[in-house]
Amino acid sequence: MTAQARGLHARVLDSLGPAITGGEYPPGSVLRTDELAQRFEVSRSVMREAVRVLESMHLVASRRRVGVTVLPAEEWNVYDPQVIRWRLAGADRPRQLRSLTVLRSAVEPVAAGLAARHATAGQCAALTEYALGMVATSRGRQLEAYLVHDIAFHRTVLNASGNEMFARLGDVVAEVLAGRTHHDVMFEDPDPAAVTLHVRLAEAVREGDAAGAEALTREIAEGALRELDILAP
Amino acid sequence: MTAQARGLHARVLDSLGPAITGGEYPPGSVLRTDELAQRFEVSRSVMREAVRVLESMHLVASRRRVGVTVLPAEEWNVYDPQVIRWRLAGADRPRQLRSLTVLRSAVEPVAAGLAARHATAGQCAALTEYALGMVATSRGRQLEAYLVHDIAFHRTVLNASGNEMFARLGDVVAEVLAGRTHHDVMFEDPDPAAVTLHVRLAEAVREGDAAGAEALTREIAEGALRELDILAP
DNA sequence: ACACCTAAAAAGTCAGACTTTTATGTCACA
DNA sequence: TGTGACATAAAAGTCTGACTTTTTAGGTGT
Repeated sequence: MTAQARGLHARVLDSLGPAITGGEYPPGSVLRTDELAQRFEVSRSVMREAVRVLESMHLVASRRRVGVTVLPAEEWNVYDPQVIRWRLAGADRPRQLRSLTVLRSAVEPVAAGLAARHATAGQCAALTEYALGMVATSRGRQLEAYLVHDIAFHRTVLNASGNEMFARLGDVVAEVLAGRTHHDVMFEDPDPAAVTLHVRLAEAVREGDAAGAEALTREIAEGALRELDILAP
Repeated sequence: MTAQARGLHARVLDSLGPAITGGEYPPGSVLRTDELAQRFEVSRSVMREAVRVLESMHLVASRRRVGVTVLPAEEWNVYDPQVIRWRLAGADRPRQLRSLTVLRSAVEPVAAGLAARHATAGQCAALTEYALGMVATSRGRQLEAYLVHDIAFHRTVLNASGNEMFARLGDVVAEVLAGRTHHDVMFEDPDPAAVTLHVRLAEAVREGDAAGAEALTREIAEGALRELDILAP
């Protein structure tokens, strides 16, 4: 799954990135490039490239005569897919999953409304197909197969919105859905009501019913929030 | 304004980044590190660091024996503040401003609803202050002063939501508001209706009226969309 | 107590040599 | 004519060492 040989600097990042986002180095901690290079057994050049990447993510700031300072979490580029992955892999995964789900609940309804206006015939067909796939795999503990269709469905809606900012959240949504299936409470089959909502959403988009699509997505989102006890009952 | 001496690699990025996001190198274009280093008159080490950063933004991909390939726009990390700034400075600024405004219209209402539940007393006071500041500067062509309050207002709402993903959109909103004032049609004083909505929003948040805050923000967002002719009248 | 000056620490820069991967072209053989 | 193995070279990747620049901390002198 994870490519092994995509460069030394990337391997350093795989180790150092999660350590920082995981709070192993509290904000204000000072690292020195040379020391890090020794620790990871790479040359200074490689370590410098890794630090540059961390710097571009606003995880650290590098200053002369001081060193590489870890920045507080409020500074981090939390929309960077890499940072999201690191954080989801770390200890505060639950909190991260919550904030991302709230983001979804804001974005996806509007995206669905736009999709109803802009979706191509091909996208509509794809949506119907994925929705039917969800129906077919919604019973009998086929969670993995269900997840594939669920991800494809939501990704298609975001792409069909025609807004690139929405489209680029496809990966985030995929991570959230996968996280929910794999790590959180999901011992049982998906909620049949949610499955029905997806089928109806596919219909609404196909028929160009923007208001309906938005409302249905809002219902789906509320279900997701309720699962995480974010929404009051 | 723009720091001049924050490293050679940063200066290279200031030049190369906008060139790429501006479409000067179409997707698939191949650059060579050595050639770039010569062109910008820096050492290979410095150029390599710059390329690493571009790579982490998914603007380019570096492959052995091939070179540094410019990736298609769908791959770009469009949530990276740096990338956003580069694109807003470039030719497709209008398109960018539209997609960001649509994003705002999705996120801010939900953020405002959360802010009504979670805002601290200090944040409520700040909101009221900024809203009054907007009122005071809404007439007589004081656009710059108005903008400052407008930005502070929206940033405070996003922060008060208590969701870090929302909070981190403060910079984006600031860019959009500034862009609207500075480059787009804004010869006249702000819409009085919009100003009133902000005052009422501050009240709603203070009173913990989540539904009201959300609805008011939706109205504000609709105004912004209409300004860009995104919303049907 | 304050201003100024010096020294050192760490990042930043550069140049050159070497290694590794891999696209491509070539040549023999079927 | 096609195909597969092999050689070649191009470009990124890595390492090392020397040097420069900035900036902090500490000392010195009035």
